[in-house]
Amino acid sequence: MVNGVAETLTGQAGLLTELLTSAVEPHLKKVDISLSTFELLTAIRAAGGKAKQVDIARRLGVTPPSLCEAVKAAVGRGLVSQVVSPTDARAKTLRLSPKGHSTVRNILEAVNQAEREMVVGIDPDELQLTVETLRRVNRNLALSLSGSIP
Amino acid sequence: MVNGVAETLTGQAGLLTELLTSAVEPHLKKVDISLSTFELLTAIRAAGGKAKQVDIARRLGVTPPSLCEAVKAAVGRGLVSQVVSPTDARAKTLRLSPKGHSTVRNILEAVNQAEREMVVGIDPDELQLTVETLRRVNRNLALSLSGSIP
DNA sequence: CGTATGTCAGAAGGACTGACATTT
DNA sequence: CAAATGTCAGTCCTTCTGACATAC
Repeated sequence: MVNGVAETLTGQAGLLTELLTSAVEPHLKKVDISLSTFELLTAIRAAGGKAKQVDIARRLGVTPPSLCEAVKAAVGRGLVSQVVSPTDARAKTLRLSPKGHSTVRNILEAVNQAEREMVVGIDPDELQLTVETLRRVNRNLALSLSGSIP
Repeated sequence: MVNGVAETLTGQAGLLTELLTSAVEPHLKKVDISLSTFELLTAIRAAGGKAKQVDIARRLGVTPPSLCEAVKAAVGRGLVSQVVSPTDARAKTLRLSPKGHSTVRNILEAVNQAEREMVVGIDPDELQLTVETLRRVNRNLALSLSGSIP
C-alpha cells in the first residue's frame, strides 16, 4: 500500500463531515428546514445583506433558476426578503428576516455545541497542528486541481 | 469566540471532502457514472461479493426500494450481477462484473493520485498525528451522537 | 445592440412511502 | 402465521436546460 496515510486521512475527514451532518439534521428537522435551505440562509448571512441572487447562486454552486425557486420558497416561509437593488433595477439583494436570523442562530448554536463536544479531552496544541496540516493538504489539493483544468 | 479551533477543524475537513469530490468528478463523467453509482460500486466491492442487497442498502443509508432501482440500472449497464443466494432464496447477492471491477479500479486510481498529490511535502509523522486526532474527534462525535438518540 | 439578471415552463434524477409476492 | 427480502407503482423534492421579459 503506497498510499495508506492519505487514504485514511480523507476517510476520516469524510467521516467527520458525515457525522457533523448527522448531528445537525435533527435540529433542521425540528424547524422543518432542509439542508439546502440552511445553506442558503448561511450564505445570505455570510454575504451580509449585500449580495444579489446571482452572487449567492455562484457561492452555492447552483444555477440562477435553481436559486430562484429556493429563494421563492424561503420568502414564502418568511425567512428571507428580496429587495430590488437601488443601483440596478434588474438585481435583487437578499436579506434574512428576523425569523430567518433567529432560525440560523438556533441551528448554528447546535452545530457549535457538537463541535465543542467533539474536541473534549484533546490537547489544543494538537488540534491546532491538525488544522494547520489540513490547511496545507487542502492547499496542495486545490493547486493540483486548478492545474488540471486546462 | 469559545469555539474557534473546532470551527476551523470542521471547516477544513469539509473543504477537504469537497475538494476531493471535485477531483473525482471529471473521472466519473469520463465514464458517465454518477457519484451515487460509484458509491454503490465501491460498497459492493468492499463487501467482497458476500453481501445481500439489504446489506448494501444499510451500508449506503438508503431504503431497499431505492437500492433496487440503482442496482437495476447498474445491472443494465453491465457493471453488476445479481445472484440468488444459495442459502436463502429470497436474497440476492451482488457482485461486480469484470467491467464494473475495471471501472472502479480506474476511478480509484484517480482518487489515489489526488491523495498522493495532496500530501506532497508534508512530514509523514505529522500526517499520522493528524489522522489520529481526527479519529479521536470522530469517536467523540459518534459518542455524543449515539448518546443523544434516546 | 449585445449582455446581465431574474423568472417561468418542462424534463430528469434520485429518493421515499406503501403495497405486494415470495421465502423463511 | 409473523418476519424478511426484493420489487412495483406512485409521489415528492431538487436541480437542470431552454426560453423570455426587463434593465443595463
